[in-house]
Amino acid sequence: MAKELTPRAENYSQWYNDLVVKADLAETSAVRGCMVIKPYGYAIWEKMQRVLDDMFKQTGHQNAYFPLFIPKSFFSREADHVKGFAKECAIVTHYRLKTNEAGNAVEVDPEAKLEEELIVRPTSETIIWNTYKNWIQSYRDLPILCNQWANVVRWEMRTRLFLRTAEFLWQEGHTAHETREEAEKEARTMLGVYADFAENYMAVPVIRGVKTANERFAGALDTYTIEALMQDGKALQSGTSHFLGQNFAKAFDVTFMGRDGKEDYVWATSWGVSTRLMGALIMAHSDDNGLVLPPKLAPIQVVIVPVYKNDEERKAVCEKGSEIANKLRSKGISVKLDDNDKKKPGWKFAEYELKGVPVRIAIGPRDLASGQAEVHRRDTLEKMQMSIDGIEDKIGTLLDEIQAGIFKKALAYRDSHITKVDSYEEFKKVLTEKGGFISAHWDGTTETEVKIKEETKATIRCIPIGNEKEEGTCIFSGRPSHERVLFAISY
RNA sequence: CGGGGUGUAGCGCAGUCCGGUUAGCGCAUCUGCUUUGGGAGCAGAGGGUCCCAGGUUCGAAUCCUGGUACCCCGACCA
Repeated sequence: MAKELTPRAENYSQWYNDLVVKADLAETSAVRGCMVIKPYGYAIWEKMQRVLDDMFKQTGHQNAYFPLFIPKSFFSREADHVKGFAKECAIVTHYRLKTNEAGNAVEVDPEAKLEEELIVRPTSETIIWNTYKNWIQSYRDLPILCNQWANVVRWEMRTRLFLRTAEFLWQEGHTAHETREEAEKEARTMLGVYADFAENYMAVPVIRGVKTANERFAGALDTYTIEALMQDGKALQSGTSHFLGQNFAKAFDVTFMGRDGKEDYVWATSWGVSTRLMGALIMAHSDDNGLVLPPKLAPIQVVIVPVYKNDEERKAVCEKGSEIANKLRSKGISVKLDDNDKKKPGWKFAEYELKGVPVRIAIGPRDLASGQAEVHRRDTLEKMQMSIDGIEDKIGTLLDEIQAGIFKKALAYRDSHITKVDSYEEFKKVLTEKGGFISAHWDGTTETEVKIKEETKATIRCIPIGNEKEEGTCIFSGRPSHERVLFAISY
């Protein structure tokens, strides 16, 4: 595996790719731009799903499912929405194949052309709002708070495992509200849920903010975002929550009879996180030895590696290992006892480090004699002796410490990579030499934003929520500005 | 769609410039013995339409023409 995980290393993307493949998370598939998520990677995604789903339920949401195909005509109802997605859609035009005349291949049956093409959903606003129209008549039908777990397709030019694939898994929440205030509150609440999840489960610190008009979701009035920083100094948009105003209600004619007896359009939000979070998880914490997983999301939290010289020792050590495993399981810790005789301990040590297992317990004849075990933590690579008696409580505490530790480490890195600059020269210098977020004054125009992007590839990641007001001048145009915004090169 | 690169054993590669016996190396696999507290050692074995098609040649992995697949860097984007 490629060594040297140095921030902003030239080969960082290669390194990332190798890591994803070697840690057995995913691989590219035969289908252009698509990804196979392997069992180990999927186990992590499942854990994420379970936690998020629970959070959604606790905030009053229900799961539902809407069709994969969207009639082309639905898609074009909201003008900005079409513009945003038109360039990356997969389109179904036929519904049947036939064998060719030679009988050695199949071809599309020209007779089976669809009257109206179907778009493979790149996101489901349109089909959902078409459905909501039938669900909503009066204020008594509101709010509707639905989420769906689904796959979507966006025909990207260049793809990258987890970070950008042609098809990806995600959840998308779509809510309908009586008032503007309620919808705006919903959008912010869900941003809070995402931030909570990123920080407290993934151990990835994020900045909550609002997107500029230029970076907004196609069809939204406001897009809220959580932005994370990867170890190579690039930002990753990790989750978004959109206040859609009445745009989709108007496009799909979704009105309701209000408390005041007047008819009005429904207010909407949508919000989503995807398998891209896997990319964030991998890039935020990994080191030269491989993955580092936060205990709360690790499929295996503790691995027990027996060490022995002969069958007799093997039996005794494995028995002890199994006893420890059961103690840990009684505390709700997920444990794997690796008694595979075909691999040597050293091999296993390296293997589980590569896979990011937070805690490893090595147990051999020495430990049986002393009543101790060697405990190794993945995040700091420290080894310690721990008495087997009561080990389940100490490991439980250790897992909490690791969870907190990797967050703290990522936070320290992130905080040391937010740089305030006051000139365009300084801006460019920090961007190329240090990376990370750059806090700078901006005149608020799309024109300036686009020019900066063209010249430096940096984009405005967000205007942080609760941003301090500060008078200054735009680093690019010199015009007055009332607050700083965060720029970065992003994935 | 532009610019670059690579297709040789299950995987990773050398060999290609400058054509020449039987195409080689590492990892993995199999067998045996010794090993087992940081990716074991020794000995032996198996495994190849050298991406495809055509051409040049006494002779092609190597040269020429065309095709094809994948990777990287851009444009597009969660």
